[in-house]
Amino acid sequence: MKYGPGWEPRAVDWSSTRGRILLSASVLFAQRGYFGTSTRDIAEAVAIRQPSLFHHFQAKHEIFRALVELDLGPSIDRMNQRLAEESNWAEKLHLAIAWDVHEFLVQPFDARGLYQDAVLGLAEFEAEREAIALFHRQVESVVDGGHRAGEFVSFEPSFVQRAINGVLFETLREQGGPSGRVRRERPLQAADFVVRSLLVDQVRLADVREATRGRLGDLESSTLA
Amino acid sequence: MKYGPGWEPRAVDWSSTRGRILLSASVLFAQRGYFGTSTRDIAEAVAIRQPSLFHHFQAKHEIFRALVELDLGPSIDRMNQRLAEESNWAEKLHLAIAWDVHEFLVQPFDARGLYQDAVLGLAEFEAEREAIALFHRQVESVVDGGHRAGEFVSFEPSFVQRAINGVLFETLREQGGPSGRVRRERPLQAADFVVRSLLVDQVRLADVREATRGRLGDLESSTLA
DNA sequence: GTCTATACCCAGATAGAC
DNA sequence: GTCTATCTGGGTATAGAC
Repeated sequence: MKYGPGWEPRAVDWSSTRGRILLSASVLFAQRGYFGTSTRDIAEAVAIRQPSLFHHFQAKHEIFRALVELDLGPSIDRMNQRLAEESNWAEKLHLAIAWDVHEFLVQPFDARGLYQDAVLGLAEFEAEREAIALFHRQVESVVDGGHRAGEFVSFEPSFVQRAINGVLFETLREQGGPSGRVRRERPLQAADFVVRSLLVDQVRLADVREATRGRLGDLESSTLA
Repeated sequence: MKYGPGWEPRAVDWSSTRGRILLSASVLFAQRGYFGTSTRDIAEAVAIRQPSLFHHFQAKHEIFRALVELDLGPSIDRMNQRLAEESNWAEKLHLAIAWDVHEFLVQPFDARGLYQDAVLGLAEFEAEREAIALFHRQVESVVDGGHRAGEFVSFEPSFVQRAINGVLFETLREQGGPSGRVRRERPLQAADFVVRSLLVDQVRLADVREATRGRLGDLESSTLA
């Protein structure tokens, strides 16, 4: 099964024609939407002729599918790591949110056009809908775990999962895309906003934030090394 | 200026052809998106021929525009009332969120397809983009007011406005449309989630919620009368 | 792997009869 | 106010040469 434990999309050479198609398409999907972007638009952005696209992807929807995999796969994988590692629930949730926002800010493509109900509702995207549902269940299980452990107040988990989704999406939507001005505080702010609302004892937020800051800091230094 | 103080869209007779076009279009826009919905689809849903649509609306985008007005106009108007009336900032924000969610749940059309960047980015929707920006400024001013008054913690107001937007959208997106099963708790839950995150003194949340519950309760009884 | 040429379909909108 | 007929443009995708 796709998007199973340990699964990762294969690496992309962003300078290859295939990689440049994915990059350009992601930007256009984010600006004008999937339906608002024609294969001619994508081809023009890559400076090839429109039929040449079909040498690299069997159909327009395969481009979209590849982008969803690249964005969602690692996110699901990270959440599996959060669920498996030893930490309290507030730390798991805080780090998961902050890391997702962080990853979005540093990845080369623009994921803002990928999660539209009207697009994902198409028959050919059933696998992607299921993957999204899986991610939602992961989030819900963290919220539920935190509640059972007495760390979180008793909001309805399915509602909280929605709210987290909303905060995540809007935080991402704000960005001008990967080329835009990066707001380095956003990962922690988004995580703070959600976790502060959930925590029974809000004094804990400062410690939880420091734990996340440490983990994300390690990440940045290892990437630079 | 459109969407100014006291402005309201004119009432719609939902049984007229024009009203039925708006209703059907809203449902289709929500399911398949603006670009994924053809004028033929809308006409079929209303059981008229496609060219007949153009007797009621000059163009496809005028249908969309009318729906945005119907959804956004009253929302902006309510926020002006919140800003003008005497109450503390937490009550203003809590009531505004709860009322918006409530209104969405009871209005006859489906507003979920209306706030898509790819659609609103079209040249013909400049007025709608400005109205949305106005609404965002209203929300931000409440957040900022609450912070200056010492009611809210010091999150960056522009970020909080985004987060609120996200929670609102996702709460609405969850619903199966006006025909779907209504979740009566959602208005208070959405408002609670946001205000709990912002409040310096979270003990106040219970009182704030009761104030909102009273105001929304009055609303329902007056509608039924 | 990229090209030209083109098939085929469906979109939004208009003309003009009834 | 609704209809039939039709215009015009643009969409995805394929065939086959280079």
